[in-house]
Amino acid sequence: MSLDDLRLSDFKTMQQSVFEKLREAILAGHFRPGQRLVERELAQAMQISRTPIREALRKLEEEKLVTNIPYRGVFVSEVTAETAAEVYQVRMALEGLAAALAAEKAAPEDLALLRGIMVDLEKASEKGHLDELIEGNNRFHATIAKLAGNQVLREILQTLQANIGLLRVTSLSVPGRPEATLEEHWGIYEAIAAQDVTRARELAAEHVRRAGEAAGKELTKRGEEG
Amino acid sequence: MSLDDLRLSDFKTMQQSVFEKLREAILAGHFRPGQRLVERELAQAMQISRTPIREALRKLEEEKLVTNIPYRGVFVSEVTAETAAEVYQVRMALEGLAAALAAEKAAPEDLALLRGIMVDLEKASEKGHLDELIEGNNRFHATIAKLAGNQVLREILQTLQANIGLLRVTSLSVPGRPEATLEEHWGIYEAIAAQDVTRARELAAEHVRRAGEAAGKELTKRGEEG
DNA sequence: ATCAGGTATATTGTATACCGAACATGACAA
DNA sequence: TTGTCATGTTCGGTATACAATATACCTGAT
Repeated sequence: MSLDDLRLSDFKTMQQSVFEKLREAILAGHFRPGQRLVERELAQAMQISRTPIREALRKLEEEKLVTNIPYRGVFVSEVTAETAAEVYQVRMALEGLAAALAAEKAAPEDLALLRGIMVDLEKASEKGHLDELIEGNNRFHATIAKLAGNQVLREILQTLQANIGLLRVTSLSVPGRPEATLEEHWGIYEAIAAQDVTRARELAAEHVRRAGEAAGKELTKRGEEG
Repeated sequence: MSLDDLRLSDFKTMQQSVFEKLREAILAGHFRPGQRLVERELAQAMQISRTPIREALRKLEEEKLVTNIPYRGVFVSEVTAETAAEVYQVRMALEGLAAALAAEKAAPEDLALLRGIMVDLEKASEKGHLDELIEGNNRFHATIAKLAGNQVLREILQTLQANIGLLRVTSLSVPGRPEATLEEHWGIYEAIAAQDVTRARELAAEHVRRAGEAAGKELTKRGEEG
């Protein structure tokens, strides 16, 4: 072990806390896409000055969770259907890569972890709890990304996930999609467990493709309604 | 022509200019990895206040071009060999995707553009100009990313390119690598021109894999020397 | 009623001054 | 070598002010 490994480095600055709080709030849907975020209001609400607020907003801007228009303000980003499609296209490649890498390194305890998530997902599916389904779904993918052991890949996937999260549209709302998702997840799990790299990649990519298709359907539907 | 087309919308705020200037300076190697960037010095050098400097630094931080350590300062990021390997792994998947998409949409004028870049590259190769080789190389990949027609993909590739650019190590320094690169590029070009999606993907991925291998070799070599 | 033009107001972008906290450094002692 | 202390530097954050810009409203002319 190298000495560099015990460096502790970071604790929390205001700016970091604000960044995380806002990020969380946006992703939780507490702020809606298109909504304006006024610096003074945020500052007053958090009982701090404008400076750390602005710095946090700049970081969110770089992450594309908000959009800044000079002298007008920052707004929660509005993701278009086109962008969503692009994100799914990229995710196909990257989730495929993640699953392939996970299959390569699959350790027994990792598999147990993944299996545990799947069990939870099945329960949620039986009960029909959409929130739990979404949560479990995210955990499944996040876990694979983690098992892949590639930090760069993991962070990119997180960012992409956050971006489509802005849509507040889930493919799981499409009839039959929760069941199909379960099945596809099991397939990916099996491939990883069998250390079948190629199949893991293919199944993961195909899974994302279908999810994207369903999300697209749901999107256009909401577009017609609302 | 619609009136909307002459909307100017964005002009430059200080913060944006600073962001771009710093980014450019870092990537050009004007600041070295590990070098500290002192807010006051930058502010004085640019004849502005600390405020826009700090905001620009936060954006660079989010892009991982600099690293901030609370109460110590921001430093130009130092990319490790491990991170570089991770980046190449992700790039394999994404350059593959980009080439595949480019192959799908290949229009005659796009092919002419790519071919033009290749011609320049051959000239640079004959003359042995390393700088031009690097420049042309980047242009080749950037063009394919553009032809892919996926903005999300394009931006991610740009960021990844910037990150390994921090290494200031080029695979093209490895003996025989410039020639091999030319050959691989031609292969990718031919596949795109033939609209052979699968082959374009495979060749592009393989090309990145080899470049990464070469870069890794060059990295460890420099590690032993310096 | 419509629209050009002006005006008032709000918000952002930037500058400045200031403070405490954390860190770096070097001297010094044990 | 280790620990302690004093000192200076820089950062993180606050407060305030002001310029630039956007927005909404109002007015009067047509």
